[in-house]
Amino acid sequence: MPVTLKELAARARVHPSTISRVANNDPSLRIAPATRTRIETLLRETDYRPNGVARGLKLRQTFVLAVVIPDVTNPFFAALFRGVEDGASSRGYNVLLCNTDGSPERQRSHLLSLHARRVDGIVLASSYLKDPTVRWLRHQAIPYVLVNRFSDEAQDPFVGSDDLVGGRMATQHLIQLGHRRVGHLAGKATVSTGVLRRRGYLAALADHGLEVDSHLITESGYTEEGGARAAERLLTAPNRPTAIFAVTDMTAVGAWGAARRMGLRIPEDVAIVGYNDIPLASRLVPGLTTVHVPIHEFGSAAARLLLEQIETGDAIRRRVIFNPELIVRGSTVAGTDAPAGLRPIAALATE
Amino acid sequence: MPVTLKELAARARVHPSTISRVANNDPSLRIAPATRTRIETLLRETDYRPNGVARGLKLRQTFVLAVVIPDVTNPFFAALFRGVEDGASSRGYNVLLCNTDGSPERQRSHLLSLHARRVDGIVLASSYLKDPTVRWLRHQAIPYVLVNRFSDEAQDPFVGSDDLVGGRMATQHLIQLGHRRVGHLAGKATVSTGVLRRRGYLAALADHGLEVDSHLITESGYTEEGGARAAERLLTAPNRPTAIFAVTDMTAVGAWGAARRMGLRIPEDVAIVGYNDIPLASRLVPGLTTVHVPIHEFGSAAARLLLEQIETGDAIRRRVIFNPELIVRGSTVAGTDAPAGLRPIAALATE
DNA sequence: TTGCGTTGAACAAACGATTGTCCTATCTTA
DNA sequence: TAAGATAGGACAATCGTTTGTTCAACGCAA
Repeated sequence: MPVTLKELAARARVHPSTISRVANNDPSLRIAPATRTRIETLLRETDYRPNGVARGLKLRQTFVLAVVIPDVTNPFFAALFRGVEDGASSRGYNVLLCNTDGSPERQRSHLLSLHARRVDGIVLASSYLKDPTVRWLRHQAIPYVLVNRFSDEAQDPFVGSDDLVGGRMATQHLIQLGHRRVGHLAGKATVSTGVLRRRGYLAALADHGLEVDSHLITESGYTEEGGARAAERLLTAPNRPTAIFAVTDMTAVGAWGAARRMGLRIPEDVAIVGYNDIPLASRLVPGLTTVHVPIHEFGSAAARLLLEQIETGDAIRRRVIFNPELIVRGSTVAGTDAPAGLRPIAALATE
Repeated sequence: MPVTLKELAARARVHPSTISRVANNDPSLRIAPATRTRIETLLRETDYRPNGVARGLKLRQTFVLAVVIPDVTNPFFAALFRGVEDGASSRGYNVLLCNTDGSPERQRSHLLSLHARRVDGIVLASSYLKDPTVRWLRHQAIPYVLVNRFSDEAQDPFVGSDDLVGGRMATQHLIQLGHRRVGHLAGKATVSTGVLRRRGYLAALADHGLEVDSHLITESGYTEEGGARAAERLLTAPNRPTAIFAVTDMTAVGAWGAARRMGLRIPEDVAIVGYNDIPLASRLVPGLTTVHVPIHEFGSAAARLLLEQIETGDAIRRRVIFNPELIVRGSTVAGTDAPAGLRPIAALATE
């Protein structure tokens, strides 16, 4: 068992509170230099560290944050988590990671658990539109930030990108390349990113006077497999699209695989655009054209927003919106991939 | 502020301990049925949940585990984490995630912090050989499990695979394909996986009466970039290898990229074998031949070992060793990749 | 009516730390 | 020398639960 204040007090023949004050360098403490050094050496010898649980109870602060995401196995969320941890660990916080696998039920039970644990703040990246769990969260006295997806327009502290602009940008790129039949692998109608990116897609069509063909839009969900199936539906249809805008990179990767399996050349037979710019996007051959968003910054910005709320003690409704940016690669324009010698290498991947 | 026992006690006109006993369904409690239902409805109405921090202090158990890894952005560790969480969350545990970026200093400070927080157990997947932090850990009264890498032979609870056998298997495969000059991108001499896989490589050479050429072995570390640089060194040398065994898949991916940039065909000009079988390995074209280990099971087995120690209350020195398995793909044998229509699709990747 | 067994809860002591307040020597100053 | 100031810590309450022990009131039998 680790040493406690009481034990140290007994050994130093002083009151526990004195030890605590020395350990915490309490400026209000007046103490004889001799006593101080005696206590300090004792602290050092025993390698004393205050019990974080007791400390958390007394201070009403646990120095623990939590990140709730669908699945850390998805590179997008892994990078997001790193952003949060990098922003928080230097300030003495540890971070819990909760995977929901997209289940509202699991999300709910995780949040209840985190609340009971009195974590100091929650980063929620798995929320749905009009999410009841988010509503519940608003009434709890616990700082939180929604990331990437929001639940109700402009209600909650939020970090993300402008998905409408991004979706428009991606679609416009395809249209400007001459494509007239542009398909869309749509996200769910219950998720903000799905709705907005689809709206961006429609806006781009309208911008260029193209008619909406509902057969060109199909829901793919957010999984690679969903993307593959949806792409197969689109590409085997009578009047198939010559280009596809997928709601996320993972979905695009699914489409990418489906196209290859069907013997279609990318980008000659079908062009593909994704969203998020995960590392995998640049590793495919041809590279995946995609809408870049600063994933790591999503996380660190969320951490900042959380810490600000924790430190000031009141809820901040600020929204941080990053501008999405189109990255053109070989999946839409042949020969665009960086020349061999200069091909960027994803950095820092240990073991 | 969430409701406390004391407040509920005031409202129900009973003692806090009575509320606690009702909430916890204490069998030793004798109580009038009327009082019980009165309290139960109160609990339901207020949605009472005991303060986890106070509970942790009293029970000396926090129901928090921690996973310490180099970098969750690496698919290997992301999958490992999922294994741990899947094994632990159903039992009421939450899991902290700590990234060390391979820095012993960060690892040490994370462990000190986790110890102060009184987490119930630690999964450590970033340890070094003769790691001082692991030595420290042995003297603390906190359950821990080393995963994938060990620190000192057979000293600690451990989950991993037989890296010597795996390394031998990978190298033997190349030799049996007819390669006589087989290079090795070696891990660090300070990490067990690095040492053992290299030893496996040497053993396979010896098995087949091949001489060791020290120019064919070069340290790559565990990053993709390290793998690329190391592969370039090997492949530009006068008497270059016709095959390469890389210590991990990420390293192999680096080599894979380097070979492509140099205009070498895989596997005709250079064959490549990796280790771990991360999802990316099967997504490359050609697919990466690799040594499969059950990453997710590493995590869930580690969680089981931890929970067992926590529940029984004493340290278990058990070691769980999985058998590695060779997965042959196109990076060593042309045409081995699954036929188009049957190509497996990595499942479940949300957003 | 006295005594005893039950019932139904109340009491109180932890778990370790933090922090505002109080107390007792020792010193200073008039 | 008496009074006030100051230095150096001790005291004690508190954070919210859990749990072994105690206790009052009631019912029942002798």
